[in-house]
Amino acid sequence: MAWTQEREDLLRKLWLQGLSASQIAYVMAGITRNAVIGKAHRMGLPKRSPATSHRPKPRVQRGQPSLALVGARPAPRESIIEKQFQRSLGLGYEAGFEAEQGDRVTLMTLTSRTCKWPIGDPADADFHFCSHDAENGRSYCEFHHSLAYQGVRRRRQVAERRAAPVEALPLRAIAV
DNA sequence: CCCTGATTCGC
DNA sequence: GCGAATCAGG
Repeated sequence: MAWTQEREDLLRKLWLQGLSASQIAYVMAGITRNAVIGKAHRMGLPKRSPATSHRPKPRVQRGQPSLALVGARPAPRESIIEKQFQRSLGLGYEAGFEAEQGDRVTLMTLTSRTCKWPIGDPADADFHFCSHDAENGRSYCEFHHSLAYQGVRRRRQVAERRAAPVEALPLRAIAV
């Protein structure tokens, strides 16, 4: 994928915002972490090697979806809770779990109707289960993003959670 | 092992 | 210029 002016600008912006290379690679879809790092260096973006290990993980306020990246409004709280509740009962779970890479929302494809939950600490995104409704094109969820971002280990955790009895689900699953 | 960024070097 | 492979480190 070619480095267009737009993508260079986005890379610069995200890099300066402090997103990690892998997070940037994920958001920008179609490039690897190495590509991000290599390009960042060639662009002369500030190094972060000494500070990297000390930089705190970007935190997301629980129940405050978002918006640092795009300046949009949060999804309606009620609908999120309802989705989570449905999931806690095992309803509609499969659709979210089976989300594929091709469904990924990126900064380039965000619209006023897509969920804006950002990439962040997985612990915070953990129970953000607003679901994808392909039929009316509404609401996506970082749940998909974090699944792909965290990889196999995370998939395993989710699978285990799915197998857990309803009464064993953590309270915060429906408390946001 | 998980992750991070830095560097090298064949393409 | 690009980025996979590799390195060094928390």
